[in-house]
Amino acid sequence: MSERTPRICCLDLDTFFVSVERLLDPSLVDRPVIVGARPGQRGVVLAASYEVRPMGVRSGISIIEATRLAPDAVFVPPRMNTYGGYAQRVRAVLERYTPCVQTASIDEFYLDFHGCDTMYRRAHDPDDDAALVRVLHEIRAAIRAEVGLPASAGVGCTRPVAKMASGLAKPNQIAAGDSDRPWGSGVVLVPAGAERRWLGELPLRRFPGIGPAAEKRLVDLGLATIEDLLALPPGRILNQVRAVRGNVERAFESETPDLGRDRPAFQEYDPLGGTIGSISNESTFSSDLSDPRQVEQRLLGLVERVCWRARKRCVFARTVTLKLRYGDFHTVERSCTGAASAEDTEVMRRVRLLLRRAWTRRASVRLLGVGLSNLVGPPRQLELPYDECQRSASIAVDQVRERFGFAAIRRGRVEPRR
DNA sequence: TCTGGGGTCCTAGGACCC
DNA sequence: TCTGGGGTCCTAGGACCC
Repeated sequence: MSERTPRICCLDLDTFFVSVERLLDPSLVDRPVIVGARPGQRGVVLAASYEVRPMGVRSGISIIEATRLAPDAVFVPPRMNTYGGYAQRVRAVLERYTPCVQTASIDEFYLDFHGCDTMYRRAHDPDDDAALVRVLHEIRAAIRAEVGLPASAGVGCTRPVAKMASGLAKPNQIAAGDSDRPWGSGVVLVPAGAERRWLGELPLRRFPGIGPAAEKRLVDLGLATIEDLLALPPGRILNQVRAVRGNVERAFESETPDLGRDRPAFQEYDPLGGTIGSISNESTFSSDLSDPRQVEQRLLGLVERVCWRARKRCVFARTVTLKLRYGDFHTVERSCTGAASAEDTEVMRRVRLLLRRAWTRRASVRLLGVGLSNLVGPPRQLELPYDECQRSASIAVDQVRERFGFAAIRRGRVEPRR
């Protein structure tokens, strides 16, 4: 008998940025709210309240489009430095219910309830699945009461199923399938073995990992739903769909969820904040740049920022990447690998070399980005690739920023043109 | 005035070594 | 001189996620 039991939970916060803005400014409650760039600026919608969704406003569309679709909405600029604190408070609530909590993004957490059945079982619960659903409603209520935020939860045997279920648990779900399914109720648990029946009718795009490109390939083959993909006769399974079909099969039918793709992430989770793979900053300009001195100046600002972030986390980058997007959206990246560094002058030196390889077209620049990857711990004293003067200067700068913030002290700029 | 910013993961090809 | 294969590292680009 297999141990296939729905005990993986995906909990996410409903319209997270909008909900936090409403906590900070209660006059926004019940009004149509769009968090993102200001109208007229270059930028996109980061979060849209349920009031504007029926008008076609979704995260990702341009602000220009959003203003056209919902001219009466309140446009709120994002406060990115504020949201993280709320997510941490939510996490603290979750950790009271299971030690196995993974932060997947700023508004999304995975919880593992394997082994918790006896703890949560109550006399009046019909079965252990029902007990878990009850506990998740308690968790939502606790988050609402203590942090002030609405949340939804999905449960399944695997992470992709849990994620799809949490989407179906959200408010305003269009009723689909049997009426006895708990769509929109705040918590959806997909029973073991019911995956295909409950989720098969969903459009392909709802499966995590199927994005615009994969969707197009599948639609071109005449497929529309997840069931269509699973029902493909063996002879029709082409190479281009084999991988994604395998992902769906594993998510729906995996007999060994404990050894599946979803488990290692929990085990690897580091309570001290996890490992970081890369640090990057990029910026789209209000108008495209063509003056090389301006480009250099912007790059210096980005280098300062990423290096500061790296030093704060005590990591040093072996690989530096420059990203450049032209006005026509053509984008190139150039990278180089060498001795580990997080020193502004050294990283900027490499970025200048990369710029020569990247900026080859005689065209203006829409976006610049600087990334650090291949991160390692502090270099040994003998291996220091930069001179002591630069290093002590950085330490002094970082101390000032520790007290007064990043913008309190900046590097001298390329002399502005008269 | 269509198309942000922060990430992760995968692939494919070339260099280089054994 | 030719023929291989495996492994690792690096680079560039693409897909995807929120």
